[in-house]
Amino acid sequence: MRMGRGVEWAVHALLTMTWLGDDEPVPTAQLAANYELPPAYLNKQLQALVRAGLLVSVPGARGGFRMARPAQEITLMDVVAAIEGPDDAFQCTEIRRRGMGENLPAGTFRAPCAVSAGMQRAELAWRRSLAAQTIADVRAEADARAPGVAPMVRRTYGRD
Amino acid sequence: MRMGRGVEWAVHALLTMTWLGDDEPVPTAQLAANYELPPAYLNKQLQALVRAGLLVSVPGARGGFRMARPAQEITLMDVVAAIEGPDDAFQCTEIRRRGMGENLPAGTFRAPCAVSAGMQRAELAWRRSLAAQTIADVRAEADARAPGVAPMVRRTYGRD
DNA sequence: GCCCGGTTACTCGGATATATAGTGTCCGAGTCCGATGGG
DNA sequence: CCCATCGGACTCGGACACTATATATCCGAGTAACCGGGC
Repeated sequence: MRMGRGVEWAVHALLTMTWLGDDEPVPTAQLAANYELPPAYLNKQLQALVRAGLLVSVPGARGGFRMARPAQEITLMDVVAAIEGPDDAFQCTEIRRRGMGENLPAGTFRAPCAVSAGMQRAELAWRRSLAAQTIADVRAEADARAPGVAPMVRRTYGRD
Repeated sequence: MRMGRGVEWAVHALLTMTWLGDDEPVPTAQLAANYELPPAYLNKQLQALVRAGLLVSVPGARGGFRMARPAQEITLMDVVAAIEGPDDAFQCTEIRRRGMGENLPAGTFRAPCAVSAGMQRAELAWRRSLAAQTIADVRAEADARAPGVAPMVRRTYGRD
């Protein structure tokens, strides 16, 4: 039950774009260099964000990635779903109906498995919490905790 | 972000023990046969439950596994933690402080990373939901959805 | 000075290897049950 | 008939392969910027 690192990278990439403020595209190479990450692999993760409609890719020289919509309209749930895929973590294989033969009347297991239901309730709580937090919220919290990052980022990326 | 199947197997195994009612140990082979699961691998998962203190193993002939405490004192959180381990799904690698040099004043990143905080909030909601559901709850829900399973299980396991 | 075409360098994008964790299997150590022989 | 002893079979337990996923890399296609020449 370990989440891929791509999620962390993706959120930080989105945060950086928010700090930059403008709509000029950011190349993967620059993000990877500043965060000390493997460039090609980071590129792969950002491609996933493009497929999910969170980023727009700009090809050619001075190209890169740009946010597809404002930060307050992108939730952590969107990012996780884009990177990790839409499947639930817990997957019910209906093992409950195996083994005990045909002795129970037909339709006994029509209702969903109680185990699966319990797990899905927990995952729903997780998803709700993720969906309630936007990138803008995360940025606000980060700014409150570590002030003065935004101008530094703009300088690091040569925007001023 | 896929959860191992061992969790599903473990919960169903605990459910079966609850249905059996008595404290006689259940051998892995019987559980595996009835659920059509690989016996040795199921045994491995049950061993994890023993290490976590949820089950007690009884060696020797007529041995097997027995619940270490009543079903209402075992939560889904306990089972997940026993199988999947105690680590958080999202692991912060503190990539925020890399790359932007030593230009920021020391102590800027003393507070925890905002990205990590957001993810942890979501995971906490997940854990709370899992901890709020006991095996007894799951059994009650399963009984309500598919009545008449308990006696059938007792018969299948030769307890009557 | 302005416009146009060719060249160049830079970017994304997907196909291809490697590392790691999950899945599955095997064999040995220990324990209890039952049969067996004696009292 | 009752009890001690021996043998056997069954169980868990951890060490050993195999497979799927995540991680990392490489190279090609495409595009925009830049430079040079012509008008």
